[in-house]
Amino acid sequence: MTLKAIQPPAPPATAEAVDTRFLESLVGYNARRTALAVIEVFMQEMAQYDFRPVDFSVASTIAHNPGITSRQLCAVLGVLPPNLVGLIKQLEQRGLIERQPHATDRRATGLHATREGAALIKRAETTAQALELRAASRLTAAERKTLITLLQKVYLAP
Amino acid sequence: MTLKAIQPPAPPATAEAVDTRFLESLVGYNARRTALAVIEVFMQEMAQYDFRPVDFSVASTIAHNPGITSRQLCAVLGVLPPNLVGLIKQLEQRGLIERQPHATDRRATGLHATREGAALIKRAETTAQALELRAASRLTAAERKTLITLLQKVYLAP
DNA sequence: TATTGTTATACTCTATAACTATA
DNA sequence: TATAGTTATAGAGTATAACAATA
Repeated sequence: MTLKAIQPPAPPATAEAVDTRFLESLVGYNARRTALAVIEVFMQEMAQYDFRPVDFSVASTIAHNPGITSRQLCAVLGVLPPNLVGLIKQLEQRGLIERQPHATDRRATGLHATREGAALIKRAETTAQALELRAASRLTAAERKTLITLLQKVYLAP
Repeated sequence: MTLKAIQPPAPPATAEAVDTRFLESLVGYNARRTALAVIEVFMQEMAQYDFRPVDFSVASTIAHNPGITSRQLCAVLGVLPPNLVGLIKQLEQRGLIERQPHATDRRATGLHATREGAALIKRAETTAQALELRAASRLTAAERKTLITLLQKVYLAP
């Protein structure tokens, strides 16, 4: 069977007039576009701390949860264990975090922010919050709150 | 200078009680988590059509914009030209789209869905819409509309 | 000179298998 | 037997450089 195109004399889509209404009706498409847009700004700002998004989320979570294990970090951040090893190693080499023997489980290691790490993470978090307001500058504070609530309704477990 | 951890006798964070409140206050973090959650379901459902998310968005956009060029697709979907080549090639080999000489620019190629392609894409779109309602099942119709509006406010250019 | 489509290639991110030491 | 952490490696996704044909 030959596969003929439907519209031989098709209306040429000009660069400005591409119809993307269908994709824009999907939550997933819009969430992805938003994430990419926000994360792009985030990456630029976090570069001053030598943090990529994943480094920041790991470091921040350690700072807020002293003694957390690698396994817990993996579970909560959705990172696979082999991919976390290098991240932890780098943060440790930079002197931002420290490993300490786990209290009850000698297989595990408790992760802690150093004094210097905690200070840097605190500054990065302040930058992230300022940046957040800029990235979502087209939203009112109430809209921003609504947006986050709705997003969490979608991805948080039933 | 030695870098000492802040809390030697730190409260051990248990798996269930990891504090992620800071990350959850950021739009980017929540948008990313949502996108990943929705796209995971999307991938599973689209596998029956042999579509990954990017294949679906390319095919659907071609179907809705007969005669669109590769360059236009790249611009609107955020795909780099070298990475689009293989996608187009596969869709063409599957008989879902067809290349036709561009009306006015002999460098360019107009992309068109074939009759078979249009039918498959139509079915995939119907599946996507059904899936959409399931993925965002914790949202009312009004909330879903609000969510999409707010997301677009964030990522659409000023 | 600039743009479309293309090839080749590098880099990053993510995923899988398997090992060790402890539980 | 199962789990925490690790190594090595494979695969997918994304990025840059450079080219021929055409504008």
